[in-house]
Order: sequence, then C-alpha cells, then structure tokens
Amino acid sequence: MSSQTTSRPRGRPSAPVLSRERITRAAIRIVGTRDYRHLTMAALARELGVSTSALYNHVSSKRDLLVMIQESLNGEIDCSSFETKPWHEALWDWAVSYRLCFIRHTALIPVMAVLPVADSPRTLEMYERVTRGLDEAGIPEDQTVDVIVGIEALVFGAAYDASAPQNIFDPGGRADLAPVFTRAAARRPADARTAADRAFELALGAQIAGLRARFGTA
Amino acid sequence: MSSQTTSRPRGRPSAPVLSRERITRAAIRIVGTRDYRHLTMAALARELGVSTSALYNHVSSKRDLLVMIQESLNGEIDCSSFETKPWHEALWDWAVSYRLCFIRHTALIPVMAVLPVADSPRTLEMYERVTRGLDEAGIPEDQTVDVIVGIEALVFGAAYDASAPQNIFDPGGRADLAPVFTRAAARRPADARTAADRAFELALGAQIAGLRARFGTA
DNA sequence: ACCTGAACACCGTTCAAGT
DNA sequence: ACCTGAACACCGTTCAAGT
Repeated sequence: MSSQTTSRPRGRPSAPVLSRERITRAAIRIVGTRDYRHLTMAALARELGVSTSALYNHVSSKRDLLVMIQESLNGEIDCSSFETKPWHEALWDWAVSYRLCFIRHTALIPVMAVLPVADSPRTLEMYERVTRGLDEAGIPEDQTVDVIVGIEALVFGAAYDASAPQNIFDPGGRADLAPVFTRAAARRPADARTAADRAFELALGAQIAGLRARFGTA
Repeated sequence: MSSQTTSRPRGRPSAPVLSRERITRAAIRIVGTRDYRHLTMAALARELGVSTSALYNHVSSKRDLLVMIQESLNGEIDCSSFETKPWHEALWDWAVSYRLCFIRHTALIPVMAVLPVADSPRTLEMYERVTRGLDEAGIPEDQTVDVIVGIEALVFGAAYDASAPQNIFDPGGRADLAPVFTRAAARRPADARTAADRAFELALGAQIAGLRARFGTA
C-alpha cells in the first residue's frame, strides 16, 4: 500500500508566490516611496508581479490590507519608557513616537481610530503596556483607558496637522477678514514642520501637566 | 436705437436650476440622512434632479464640494463665549462645540485638517475670534496659534473616537494578551458615546489646565 | 450660460477556468 | 491551494452637442 503517496503531484511542490507578509511589505514599500493614493490593489499586484485577483487569496479586502499595514507600523511605536521612567515622562515619549509613526501614514488614521482592538494584536499589546504603566503609577483603574484615548486623540489630530501644506495658515487675500490671526500666524516658525512640532509639544506638555495635577505627581 | 435690447432671448429668462447653495444644501441633506459613503456625485445629482455632469458647472471637484460643506458646517461652531467668559472657559466651550460638529462629519476631517485657511473664509473668521480672545487674555502672540492648533488636534482625534463602534475596546478572544487593559476597559461606561465623552472631557480639561498653569490664570 | 448624454480612465471585487 | 483573465458595478471627470 503506497499510503505515503500524497495526492499532490510528484516533484518539487511549487511554493506559493504570495503571502500576507510579502504583500504587507510590498504595500509598505509603495506608500514609503509614493503616496497613499498610489496604493491600489492593481499597483500592489504589479509590484509583486502577479494578477490583481491573486491578492484576494490572501487578503479579504483593501481595508484588511490597511489593517495589516497598521499592525506592522504599530510595532515601531516605542512604549519602552514605561519600564524605566515616571509615567508622565513615559506618556510623553510614547505620544511623540506614536505621532512620528503616523505623520507619514495619516491615511491609516480613519482606519486605526475606529478599529476594534480585537482585530489588532499589536495594538492590544501596546495598550497593555501603557495601561500597566499608568496602573502601577497609581492612576485610578477606571480612568487609565480614558487617559490613553485622550493622548491618542491628540496624537492623531497632530499627525494630520504635521502633514498639512506649508501655507495652511496663510490667509492669502483675506487677511482683512482676520487681522489679529494673520499677525499671530506670521509669528510662527517659517518651516511648517517646525511650527507643527512646537504646537504639538505645547499641547502635549499641557495635557500631561494637567493629568499630573489631577492624579498627583507620584 | 433700441439700445435697451439685450442679446438674451425675449421672454422670461429661464433661471438656472442649480447654484452652489442649492448643491451644498442637498449634499448636507444626503450626509444627514445617510452615510458619507452615499455622497457621490451621481447621488447628489439625482437628489437635485439633474444630470451628474451638470454639477460641474458650479463645482470644480468633489473636494471643492466637501470644502463647501465644511464651510457651511463651520458656521455652526460656537465661539461666542470668547466675548463673555474667561479664556479658559471659552476655550472649553469652543472645543466642545467644535467636536460635536465634527462627530457626524469625520469624513471631512482629512479635508479640514489640511485645508489652507485662505480657501475657507468662515474658518478664518472663527480663528480670528479665538485668536483675539486669547490675545486679549494675555497669551503671548507667538503662541496663540499653537494653542488653537493643539486644541483642534484633540478635537479632531476625539471626533473619530466618538464615532467608533461600540465594542472598539473589547479584546474579544485575545484578552490573555492584555489582562490589565482588559480589566480597565471593562470599567468604562457601557455606552460607547458616554465613554468617549468622558475621555474627551478628561483630556480637554487636562490640556486647558496645563495651558492655564503655563500662561497664568488671569 | 447652463444642461444632457455618452464616454473615459480608473476603482475594488468576484468568479469560472486552469494547474 | 493558488493563480489568471475576464467581467462587474461602481467611481469622479470630461466634452461635444444641444437650448
């Protein structure tokens, strides 16, 4: 009895061309060099040298693909400070790293912001580390998640701001409509990125200072 | 000489069916009753009883349309408190009203967040009132815009959060990955909207408290 | 000036057919 | 199991043709 014989044809079993990992890497390659608008299923397939429909053997939808990218990205967010620094400093480091990660991926924010954590193990892992850090610092258990959500909201909004065009606060011909604002806007750093960084750091510093005042500085 | 005679045909000059105002109102009607995914140029034309291509006599692109909606919406944001209350209370009222306005319009956030103010007179007007309020309260002129940008970032992120699905923080089968987080998440209000409101108010309160500490409570 | 109808160049997604 | 090629149901946008 040749029970060893499998039903698969003899000779080298042809390994599949695609995998979720290869697809994710190719997608990140595309959005890394070009824009998110260029990340189409067709472009992705071309990058991988397969037909578009082949992708659907590994990915259930484009949204699924975006979640995979987000998962991979989330691994780069640094929450190691919660192991070594006081909670308010760790919160700062985390937020800074978080924002940096999403500035070049604002297209993922609408996905990430409403994604059930159950669908994203790495996000869950990140939340766990931050929650534990806040918990051990004595933040009341029924508010640790609120603290996280609040910081995250600022981070997402600030990531958009940092990806805005250079002249976003230039009133153009309508300066007469807003003289005080126009003068104040002209006082900001000329480089848009520098201006955005400063605004984020002011807001983050204020928010964390407010949290310290509320929960104690321990 | 019948110099009075115009080149337009005699009789009642047929008034145009469309206008930017009518188009904007129809668009708001659609997103008010249905989802933003249903706001297509074809659906909008059908709502107005014209052909799709007719829209392009009044609107240059779908992005243009979204900006028009945003303009109209911005008129509903309340910054009147800056005329009557101390700056920190006015900032609170403004942020609350701002967020409320965008919770049902998160699709506009990517547009609004990177829109040059020159393209949006009403946004400019809003910024003017807020800047003036902060200016008169003694916030240094070179930081008023940063304060606004920081509050706005929180507002946009919080609007996303408030529009997230009910079970967003339910770890599902992966509770083992995040025991501390799971316990903390279970402590939040059952109603997602209530939970989101509380998180926003904690963050906003903290941020404003931090700003007061920085700039003085005058 | 303003509207219609047809066409264009895309999208994401499905599916029968092959191996 | 995994891939191809063709097809489908949409998108936003353009444009010649009409009034």
